Amino acid sequence: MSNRLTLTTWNVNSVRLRVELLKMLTEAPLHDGEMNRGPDVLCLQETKAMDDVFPRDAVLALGYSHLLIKGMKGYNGVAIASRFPLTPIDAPDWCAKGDCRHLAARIDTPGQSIELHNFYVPAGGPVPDRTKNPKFAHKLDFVTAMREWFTTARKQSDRIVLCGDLNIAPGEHDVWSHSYMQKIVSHTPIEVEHLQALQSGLDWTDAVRHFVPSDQKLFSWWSYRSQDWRLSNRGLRLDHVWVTPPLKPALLNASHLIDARDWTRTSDHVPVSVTLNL
DNA sequence: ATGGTTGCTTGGCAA
Repeated sequence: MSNRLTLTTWNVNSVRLRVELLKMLTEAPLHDGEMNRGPDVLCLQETKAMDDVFPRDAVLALGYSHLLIKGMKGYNGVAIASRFPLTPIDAPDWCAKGDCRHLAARIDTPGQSIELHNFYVPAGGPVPDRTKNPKFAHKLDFVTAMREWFTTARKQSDRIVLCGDLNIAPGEHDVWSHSYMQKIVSHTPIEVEHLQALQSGLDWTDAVRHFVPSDQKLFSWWSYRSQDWRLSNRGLRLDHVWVTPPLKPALLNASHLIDARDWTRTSDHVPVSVTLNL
């Protein structure tokens, strides 16, 4: 019991606007039928805050005494908040843009140490054609760079968690309509191929699909542009937690906190949590 | 086919 680690990834779409919701997240039951323990590690994306305006004190007050942040003005931005010690790990400047889309750290849990990578993959713009849309090219190149780095700088036998907003919904039931979404950025075949190449590189296990059958619809994002997100249910599973082979036997549970989509002034993404028995 | 909303900022992107 004492060696359980619960990790939550959440694209907050502005950390400064979600401080109260982070508190709600720490108090929410993350997995059905379990006592609430709250996340031990929080990986945030789209913090949209320079480091000097990041609400450090509020996050520390929630019990996360170890905090790594990497922000820029207006866009992007990632953070890792932890109850266990974090040691920053050097990583590439993906696509040489210096754009605050990735943080990596070693987490020293009471059980053992693991390596954590928190990513915010580019959304890719509206047109799924790399010759017409530089943002789409950037997205594909970013995922390719991830695959190349992990397959050269790391091994399948390393104990690694990769999580974040990968902005790709790979499976047929990771989207509300597989046929409609074929030509829509986030579910086009070339994006899915790129993500699958990344996933097969270190033989990553999708920790959520490890527990939820792949023929069951599961989403982590619903657009703000709908009257009733639950009724229309045009969702996508863009947020992921993956683990390398040594951590696969440690997988204990995984859940999406769908209720968070109804919280007052919430993000368009919901928190995704995975518990490991280390 | 288009528009729908939100956030960072106050005009127009980005998602």
